[in-house]
Amino acid sequence: MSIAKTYTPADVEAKWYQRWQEQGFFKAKPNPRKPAYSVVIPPPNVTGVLHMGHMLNNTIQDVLVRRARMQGKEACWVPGTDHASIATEAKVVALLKEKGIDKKDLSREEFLTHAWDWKEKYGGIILEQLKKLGASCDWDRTRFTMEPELTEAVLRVFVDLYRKGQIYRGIRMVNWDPMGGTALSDEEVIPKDTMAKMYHLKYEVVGHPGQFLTVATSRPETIMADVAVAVNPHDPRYTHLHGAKVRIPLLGREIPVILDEYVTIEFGTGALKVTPAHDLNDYELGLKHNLPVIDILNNDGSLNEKAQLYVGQDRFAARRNIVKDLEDAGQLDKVEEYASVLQTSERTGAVIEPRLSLQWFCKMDQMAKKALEVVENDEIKLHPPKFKNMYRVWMENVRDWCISRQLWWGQRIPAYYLPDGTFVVALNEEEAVQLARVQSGNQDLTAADLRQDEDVLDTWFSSWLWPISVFDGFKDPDNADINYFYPTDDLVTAPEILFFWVARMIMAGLEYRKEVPFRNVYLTGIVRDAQGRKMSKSLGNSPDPLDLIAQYGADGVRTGMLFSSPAGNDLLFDIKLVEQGRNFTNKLWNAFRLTKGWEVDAALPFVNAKAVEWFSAKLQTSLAEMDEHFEKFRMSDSLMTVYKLVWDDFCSVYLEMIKPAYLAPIDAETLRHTNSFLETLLKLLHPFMPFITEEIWHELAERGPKDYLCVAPWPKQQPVAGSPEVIARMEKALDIVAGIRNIRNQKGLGPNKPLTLAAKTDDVALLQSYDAIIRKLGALSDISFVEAAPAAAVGFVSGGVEFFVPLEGQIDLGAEKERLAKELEYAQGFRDSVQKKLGNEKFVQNAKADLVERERQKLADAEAKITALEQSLAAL
RNA sequence: GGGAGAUUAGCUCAGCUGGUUCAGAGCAUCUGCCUUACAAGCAGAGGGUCACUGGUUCGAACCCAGUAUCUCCCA
Repeated sequence: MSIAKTYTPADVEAKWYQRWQEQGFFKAKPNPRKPAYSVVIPPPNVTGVLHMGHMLNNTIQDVLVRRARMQGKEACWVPGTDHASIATEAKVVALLKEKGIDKKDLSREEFLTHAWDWKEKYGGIILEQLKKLGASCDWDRTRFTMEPELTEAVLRVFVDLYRKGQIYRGIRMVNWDPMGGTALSDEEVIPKDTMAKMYHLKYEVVGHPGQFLTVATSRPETIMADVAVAVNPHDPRYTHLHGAKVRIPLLGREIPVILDEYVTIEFGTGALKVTPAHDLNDYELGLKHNLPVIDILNNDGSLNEKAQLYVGQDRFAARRNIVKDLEDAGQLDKVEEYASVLQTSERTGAVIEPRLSLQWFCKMDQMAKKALEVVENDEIKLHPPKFKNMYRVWMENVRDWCISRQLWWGQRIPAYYLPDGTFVVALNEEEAVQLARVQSGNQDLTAADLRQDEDVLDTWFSSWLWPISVFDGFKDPDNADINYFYPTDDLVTAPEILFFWVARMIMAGLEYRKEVPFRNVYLTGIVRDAQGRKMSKSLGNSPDPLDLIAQYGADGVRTGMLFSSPAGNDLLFDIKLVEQGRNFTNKLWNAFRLTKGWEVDAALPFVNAKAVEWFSAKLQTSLAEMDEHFEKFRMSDSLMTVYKLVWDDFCSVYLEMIKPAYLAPIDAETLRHTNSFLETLLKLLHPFMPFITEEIWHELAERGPKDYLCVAPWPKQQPVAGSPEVIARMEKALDIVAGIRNIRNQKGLGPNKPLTLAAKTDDVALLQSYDAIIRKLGALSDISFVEAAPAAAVGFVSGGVEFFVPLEGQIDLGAEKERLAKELEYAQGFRDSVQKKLGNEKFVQNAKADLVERERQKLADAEAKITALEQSLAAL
């Protein structure tokens, strides 16, 4: 035998991946004879490298896609990358900085040239890495959210929504990232719990020198932008100040004291400074009370000349300075610590500045309503369903979507400003000129007179179109691909982008295809380390997926990831899981090694009918179970089912039952069945571990040029009448075997020391039909039937029958008695509880008839067992 | 502050409309084995007042109420 003792994935994986690609198995095209199955990848950042989250996410997608392909569907998995405007731009800026180039010194065009260079050079590495994992994407369909076609789709949608009145320009309070120099959507803001300082500042009451109103604030540097101080009208401490004015410390500007129930009496001093330009709540308060807005901040977070003081200083420097100056002026009453939530930028980590600015917005209310409906009525199913609640709450409270970003890397907003300050929205410059001429009435306007908006669109404004745009559904709305593959079937993604992305894809789908973009959304958890910490570069607790694959094999890593990841639950990643996966591949490899080594002797009779009959039944049961788990998107349960089928039922039981003695041949019939079983198992395993299964598939038999496991048909359920009985009977036989093995263990007998078994039973038939199996697995030389317990024997009870293993000179009478007594006590307790249940009239009346019947049967069994035990005990 | 979900073996989780042998799996643990497919293995074993307190019911891990703890979402 020349087959290696351990499975070595490295040799095998590259080979099969290449062959699959050569054969074009991953390619999909509309095929009216087959049902379509499609999945679009959540496009990873073009700058990204594979991390554990991708591993989980893409393994799940590949399992779904491979199974669908085997089920005979036209399986299409569209790969691609996202231009990720902020993340990529930040990366490019940092890179240029390393080279000593400052973004400020570059023109937009120059910067974009650098960015594209960088993208061409390093972008899309992640897709190559996915191939190592075995991802069966249709690589010919690889898309990029900023490629010309997809950009065109984005512009078309922008123009269309603008013309429908769904997009508008407006001044709004936005989340400003001073480091990135851009506005962020609410979803890009990460709240962080921190300890902050609350400063109590004394505002002098106008006309009452020496009388102060103390205001608590965490942002003293914004007092120059104050336009009022608000108190609660019911606050008795301040009734004397109703209608009064106070003076801003240091600055001396007078501002009114206003009354509003919004102010919490208990919080701080009960007096709130109102700074509409720099706080969302203050802004709304300002609108309500018709207050002016004074914006004292620059884009980079420094103070502007409107502040009058500290001009040019960064907000945090200004804070330090003003605190000192206030203290010197005697207007700082006290400083206290309090726990607050700091809003930070997801991309740059900078502290967010609530800021008023002119931005583009997309109206959400109508689209959100429709998008909620299709999830409420299960047209789109979320897995697990608990996310439905979250989704509803979000969709009912959604605010308009700020879609402009002050960046260069991205799709530039197609708005063109005329010299008179008005603007037109158009697909391209040419169209813009025409529109501008009409709008201005000036036929001489040229492109040179127009100035395009400097901002780009939010990345999600391109990825929300992904399920449509990857099939060119905007350019050519009636093309064969989109008609066939849209709506897609399943979307696998992380819950944290349920709103950013999933909800918006649903909106776009309904708006532009009048149809949902997918049927099922499978939400994966977050991959954490064994201690439950999020994996991060700074903690250094994230293994490199490619190292893992190199060390344990892609199949091992894939199964390892799936062993403990129910939908929506976080995955506590432990290297032990991957080891378990690797061990499983090795187990399968060795099962194959064993069967491959057998020689056939055609003259031998078929002696393993019982084993074959049992494993066939077992296979059917497990297949049904797997299919059911798959329907419910319970991938790990499905894997566990086949894991146990292979390891426990096939290897530990079936192969042991049929295994010929060393170097002895096997009969042809048994081998035929065994190979057929193995083939079926390979099919069931293939979606989870594609490489090793394909390898064994080809080792097992000569295969035709197109005969690959990758495209082999998924087994069909073929229930056989009587299977449950077959399985139940074998379980009884195996329980007897376990009893014998237990005695071997207890008595320290080797696994092969021949023993005999005596059974005290009337039902000789069952035992006789499994005689050969029990003998073999129990390593028995004989099975006999007795009326009473043999003199020197250890006993055990299985299925209500007493068995004895005669063991001369090794019997501890006391221990045996104790064991029997214990068993008896247990049986009596059980009988009593059943009797009690049956003695309850109401139970007998109310419970279903078959249930009562079962209870009666239990009682009878228990009584028989008690009698047997009592006799044995007496005999000792 | 508002809302949602959770709490079952050492760990990660199953447990469908309350009722098959006083609760299941995988991993981990313990004991014994290098038994010519596999020590990345084999055989066997132990381990749980189903968070707590009440209630409904003939019967509750499951339904209801309250309490505690945790997680997430929103403010």
